[in-house]
Amino acid sequence: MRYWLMKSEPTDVSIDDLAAMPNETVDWYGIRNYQARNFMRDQMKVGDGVLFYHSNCDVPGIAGIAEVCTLAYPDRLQFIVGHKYYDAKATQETPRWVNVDVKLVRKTRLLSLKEMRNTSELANLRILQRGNRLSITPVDPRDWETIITKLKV
DNA sequence: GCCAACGTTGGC
DNA sequence: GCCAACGTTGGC
Repeated sequence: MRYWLMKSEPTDVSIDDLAAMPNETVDWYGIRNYQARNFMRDQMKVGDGVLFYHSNCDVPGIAGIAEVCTLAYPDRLQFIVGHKYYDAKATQETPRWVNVDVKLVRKTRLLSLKEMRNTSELANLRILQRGNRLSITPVDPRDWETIITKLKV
C-alpha cells in the first residue's frame, strides 16, 4: 500500500468533475512523462491512496482524496491519430503509455500549496521541492497522515 | 504573461 | 554519448 500525489488541472478534470463521473472514477489519461508512467506501471496497486491536487489554477492545492482502482493499462489516447496525446511510436502490440483509474474517496477542503509550504512537518514533500514538475509523486506515509489530519480540520 | 527548472530531441 | 536548442510545467 502506497500513497501518491496526482496533479490535475481543474480546467481539465477537477475534483467536482471526478465526483460527477460514473462510479466517481476517471482514467488518469495523458501522462507523457516516463518517471510518472513508471510509478503507475511498476508501483501502483489497487487501493493505493491518492491526494488529488489542483494545479495551474488560481489557488493550487489538494482538493480531495481518491484511490487507485485499477492496475496500469495502455492509455487509449496514444493510439488516436491527431489527438493531443497521440504517439506515433506507440502500437497496440507495444504501447508506450499507460494509466490507472482513480476513484473518488471524498472531496475535502482545499489544502493550499501555500498552507503546505507553511507546514514544517511537510518540508520533505516532493511537491514542495524546488523545480518539482512531476505530475505524479510518491507521498511518505507520515506526510500522508499529516495531510489527512489537516484535511479534517 | 513571465520565467525557472526540467525533460526531450536530434545533429554531430 | 554530448550538449545546444527547444518544448513543457506550473507557480507567481
